[in-house]
Amino acid sequence: MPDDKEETGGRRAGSYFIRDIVLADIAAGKNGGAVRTRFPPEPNGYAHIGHLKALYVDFGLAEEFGGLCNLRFDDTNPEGESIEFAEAIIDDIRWLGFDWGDRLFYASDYFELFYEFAQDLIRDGKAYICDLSMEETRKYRGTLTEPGINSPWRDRSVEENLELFAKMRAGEFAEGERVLRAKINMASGNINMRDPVIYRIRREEHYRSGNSWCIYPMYDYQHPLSDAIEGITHSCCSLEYVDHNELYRWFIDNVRWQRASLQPDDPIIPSQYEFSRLNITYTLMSKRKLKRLVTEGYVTGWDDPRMPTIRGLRRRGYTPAALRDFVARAGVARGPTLVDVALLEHCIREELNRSAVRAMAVLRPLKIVITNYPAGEMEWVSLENSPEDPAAGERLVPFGRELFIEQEDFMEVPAKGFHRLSPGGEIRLKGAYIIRCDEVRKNAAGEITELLCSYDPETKTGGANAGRKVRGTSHWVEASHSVVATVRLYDKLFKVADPEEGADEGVEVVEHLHPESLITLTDCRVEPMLGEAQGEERFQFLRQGYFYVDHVDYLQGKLVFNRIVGLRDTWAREQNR
RNA sequence: UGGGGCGUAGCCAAGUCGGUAAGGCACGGGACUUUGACUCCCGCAUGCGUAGGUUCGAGUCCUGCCGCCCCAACCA
Repeated sequence: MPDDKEETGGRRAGSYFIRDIVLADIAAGKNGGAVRTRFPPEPNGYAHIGHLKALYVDFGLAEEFGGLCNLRFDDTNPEGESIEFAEAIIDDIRWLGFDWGDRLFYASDYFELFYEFAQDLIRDGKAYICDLSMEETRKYRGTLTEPGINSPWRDRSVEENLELFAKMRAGEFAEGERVLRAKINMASGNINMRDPVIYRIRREEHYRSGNSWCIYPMYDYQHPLSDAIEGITHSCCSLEYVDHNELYRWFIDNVRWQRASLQPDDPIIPSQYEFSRLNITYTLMSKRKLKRLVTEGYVTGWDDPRMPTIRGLRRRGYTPAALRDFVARAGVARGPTLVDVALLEHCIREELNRSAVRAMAVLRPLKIVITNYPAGEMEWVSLENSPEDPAAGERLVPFGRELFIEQEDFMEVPAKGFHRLSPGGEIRLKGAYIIRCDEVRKNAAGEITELLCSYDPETKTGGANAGRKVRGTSHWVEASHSVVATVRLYDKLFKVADPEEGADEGVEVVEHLHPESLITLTDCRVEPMLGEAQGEERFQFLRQGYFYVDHVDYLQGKLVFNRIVGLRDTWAREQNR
């Protein structure tokens, strides 16, 4: 058992109630002390950050306790499922770093078994073919406060049920004409127990089984049995399935699935545990609503760096480690959660502060001329690649007479508390010299075109007067060696913490879109080293934030830096107060 | 007029047999700083939805209220 978790108040960080249950089960020798979990996505869409919590729980428990976690596609409804989605999900989970070995399963591979189990249920008098229409079924089901009443078809003979079920499979009935139902209790307070449908007729091609089936098992029936077949000990899912737990147990207890178990003589008895889903401020989790953003062009695709999809986060520049760290820190519990997106941002900053190479990039260039620097001369100054990691070494950066600094690092009339350049004022250019602004040049429109400055040769970093203090330090890029680059500044996709706010009153999520969630700057000037950047590399642009070389654009021969997240900025925060 | 789940700081979240409220994020203050970053220090619930009760002692036990979420697909 790993012991690398931090001790906090006598408990390990990363501890949560399901983990405690697993711990207790192992101690009690339940299911032979085995830990087997499964991650069961339906291949009808892309994985998003909400799925990460289940991934963390399912794979995390298996990893921690020396167990196994299967990847199983819950593909028992042909509508909307596709191999493309399955492959995308596989790709995303793999990128996140989870490993299911050779245990990639599909519930659709168990169709024949499910069918046989259902025949057993019929023989045992625990399931029947019901001829009620969908509307009639709804009426018979009762309401939240009134019990349901038995279907008139509830007491068909075993023989008739078997025959009808065979005909259903053979395609002799139309969609909706008949269903197979479990015979449980129409008066149960739990509506899931009121003779739930377990097979329906669906004449749609399945992406894996093609047209070999026209009847498909329902989730409530299929899921516990898939778990049983695979010997899953702890079947974890989100809170909306709490009410299904009773049904889950019913199928485990009433279906004769043991013969299909991995260990028929000593079968593992699966149990379901529920935890609350992950919600994040300023983040939309609804698959349906995210789809609208894509199809109506509000974002560029499922991998738009503003999307909460795994591929979106990946293209934004998030790392698997930061994402996993985030879910672990957000915790696993049963209360409704709305985690502050600031926690996610903290996680990626923390990792990248440790690992990212620093670089200088001027996003909105303002030209300056060092009038007392000899024309035609150049020098190369040394800059550390990372103050957090001396082993990352240093690099040489060109310095000369003409440079670019950030427009916002100059104020003609400095605001109170402004630490950077203003007429007559001084700043240090990071790793180089202290300069003073002598003159502001403007065009006919009164716009600042360039600054004439002078430098103090004695103040070079490492030089005689390097210790001289000035109010501020700025990043800069030498003009003639600078590389023109495109930078995408991403911000929150929505301007309200809850994108679904007002949905009940008919407010559309698109009304909450943040108008400046993307600002593209095409005339940035970056230091030479960044011109050689490779796809998927991450850098800290000094004083700006963390940036990722967009791998999609890179493969198309374009160098684009996506801002993953800005640096903390207490100056900006004070300004906004 | 049912069943189920949940209420601990702005946001997550620990709280074992009742023993006197962990931690993280955010926020505020300070130190340091050739990144207004990072790091470090300090602060941040006499209070655990609420009202009672039991007890020497209650977030933990009991009772009554209040609030939020989920369930009436032949979706998962």
